[in-house]
Amino acid sequence: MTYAKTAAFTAEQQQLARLAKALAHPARVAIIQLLASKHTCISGDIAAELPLSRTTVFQHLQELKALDLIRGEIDGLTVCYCLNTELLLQVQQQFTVFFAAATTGAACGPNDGCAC
Amino acid sequence: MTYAKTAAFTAEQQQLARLAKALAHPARVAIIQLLASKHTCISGDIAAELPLSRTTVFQHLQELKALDLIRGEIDGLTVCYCLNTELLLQVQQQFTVFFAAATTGAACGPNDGCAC
DNA sequence: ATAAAATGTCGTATGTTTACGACATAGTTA
DNA sequence: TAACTATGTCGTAAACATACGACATTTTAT
Repeated sequence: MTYAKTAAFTAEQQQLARLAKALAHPARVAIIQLLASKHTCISGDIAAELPLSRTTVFQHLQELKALDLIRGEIDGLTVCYCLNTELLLQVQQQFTVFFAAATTGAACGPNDGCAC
Repeated sequence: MTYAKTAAFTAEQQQLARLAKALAHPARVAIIQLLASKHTCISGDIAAELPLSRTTVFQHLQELKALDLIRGEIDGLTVCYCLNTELLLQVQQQFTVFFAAATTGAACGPNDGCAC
């Protein structure tokens, strides 16, 4: 029982953490950028453009896929991985809301009896 | 050598991943929200409001502090943890840029020879 | 049918994160 | 000074993430 006491946090906190985790590795950031830069993508090509083995890239792709951030449609012998743009917009919205709340109202000043 | 082949990615990808990682645990999201909701905060109080031990909360605080997202000023016997609002605004900006790039230009259509 | 190519799965080694109790340190007050 | 309180540090166990080679599967072409 020494891990993931996530149950005690709010659903929003858990979801934001989950989404942030998806972006918490440079390879996954790179994959999303790569998919955004092209209109169509193949798994093999992705591995070719990253400094990682095909297996590892596949693993990262699966993680993004598990959150539905990307989708892979089988097209004969190859697979077309695409961004889920609608979901990405929703995720962007969630981050926006979080940062908006985090950056307003904070700034503890000298009249708070606080040193910073 | 079986970890963190980060060196091969761009500085932007690495930094975004690093920042995303900071938000990749509900406890850290909760800490930031808590600090934003109050104007002044004490480490002990934070642990009291989270379903985690004081040690574990302290560990999460250290992680946020390592990225300078929060700051802790010693004030006598207690410590005042505060958000680094300026940095948070910069981080927000980085996420905004990333999502803007990710959500535009993608959407591989039927004329791309792609099934999705 | 068979070979080649593309993608997916498994096993596994190693590094990292999370969580917490126990102890150490420092500042406050009686 | 001595007890008390608030933080910080250490060690450690267990879960999770990362990376990759080797093998399996599936699809296309010959």
